[in-house]
Amino acid sequence: MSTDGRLLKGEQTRNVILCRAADIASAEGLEGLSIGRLATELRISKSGVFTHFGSKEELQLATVRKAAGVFREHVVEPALAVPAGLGRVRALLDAWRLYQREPVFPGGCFFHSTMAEFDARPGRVRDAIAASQRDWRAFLERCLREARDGGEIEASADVPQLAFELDALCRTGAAHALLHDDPAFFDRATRAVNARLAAATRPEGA
Amino acid sequence: MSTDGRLLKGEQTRNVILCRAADIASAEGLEGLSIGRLATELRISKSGVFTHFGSKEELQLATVRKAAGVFREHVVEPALAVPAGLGRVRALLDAWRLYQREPVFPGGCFFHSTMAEFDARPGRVRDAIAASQRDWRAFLERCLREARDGGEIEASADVPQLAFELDALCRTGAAHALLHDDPAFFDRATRAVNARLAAATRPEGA
DNA sequence: AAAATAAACGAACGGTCGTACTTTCTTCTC
DNA sequence: GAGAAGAAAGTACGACCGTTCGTTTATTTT
Repeated sequence: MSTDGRLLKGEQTRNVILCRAADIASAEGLEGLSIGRLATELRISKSGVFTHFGSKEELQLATVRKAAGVFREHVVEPALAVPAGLGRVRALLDAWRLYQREPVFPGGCFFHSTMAEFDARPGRVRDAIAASQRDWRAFLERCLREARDGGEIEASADVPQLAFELDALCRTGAAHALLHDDPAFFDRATRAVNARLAAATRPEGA
Repeated sequence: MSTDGRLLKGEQTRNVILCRAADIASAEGLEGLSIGRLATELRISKSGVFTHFGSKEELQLATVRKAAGVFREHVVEPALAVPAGLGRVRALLDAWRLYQREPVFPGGCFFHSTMAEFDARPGRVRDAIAASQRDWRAFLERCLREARDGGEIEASADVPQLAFELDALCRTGAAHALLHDDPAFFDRATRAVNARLAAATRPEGA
């Protein structure tokens, strides 16, 4: 790392590699990711790519971290720019759906793909993905709790349960939209989320 | 095919191969599936495996069909044994959750894994997976419609929307349970499903 | 039992994979 | 601008991939 803000050449290349890696992995999975392919597409030598990581697993882990950064940037930060409360919850879910639709990753949400891929494959990569997933739901729960503490969501609401449900609906909507190439599933998810939030703001919603 | 009901030797082996293939693919994906590995594990020669399918893509397609059969057997048929109506809906969802929990596939639901894998990968395999997915949701919708027509679910209920939501909740519950190795997610899904069904049986649930 | 057919084998192909080296070129520091 | 440090290239390796082919063994039919 240089003393000022600029990035060293190596850091730049590494970053370029990871951007592409995250793109590929979102569509073809972290196993479909290959060092040779990265090298070819980026016009770098295979060893040039390899040296940055030292092993494929390390490349996969770095890719997961990179993708988590992209996710944070596109979804979490926009929500943090909105005051805590129901508005922030809405902003968060809106940003998430935007991120799913827009080609920020060509293969849909990076984490949806890789989570299914490493579901049943113990190891450091799975642990990293699971941790990201926990962070994400923890943040969603935090936003919901803020809204509840501010009185915008019913006091008796089960926040973790609500977070689970909202997550499930949005996630599945995006996945179906991609698989069937039909954006109507995004609308289904939106409608379900709105209904769920509406119910949580009324006494008998839980 | 023999004239009577018995299976030819070749059909038997083919079936054995596909069983194992579906198991592997549920955990490692349809791309992670390899002919050499199948051969080693089943103590058959590589070419012996290959000849049954002629290409890897054909093997993947056959595996998808096999998995669809297993799914039908474990989830759809038990529900069909129950009289149409809300009871059948419940039976269907129960059978589904049982199928997800029990080691019918070692890597969780075959279709959840492969759907995420082929989301963004056009081709015959994706088409086959998408078709299975459509069949599944069509059946779920049929069961819900039966319940609605029988008056057990509110007449104004939006059946496709309800099917989407139930599917999303169960699917995601199983996925999270597997990823985090925490069966509590099954319970979250169950609770959400029950709440959703309860709401759909009361006038203001939609 | 003989003939016909199906199934499985074994070796080999060209490719790609991840990884390990050494060598060359850039970039930064003094 | 010289020297140190780092980044990238180049080459090679063994392993596995899907696929092809010719041969041999089982099974089925006549």
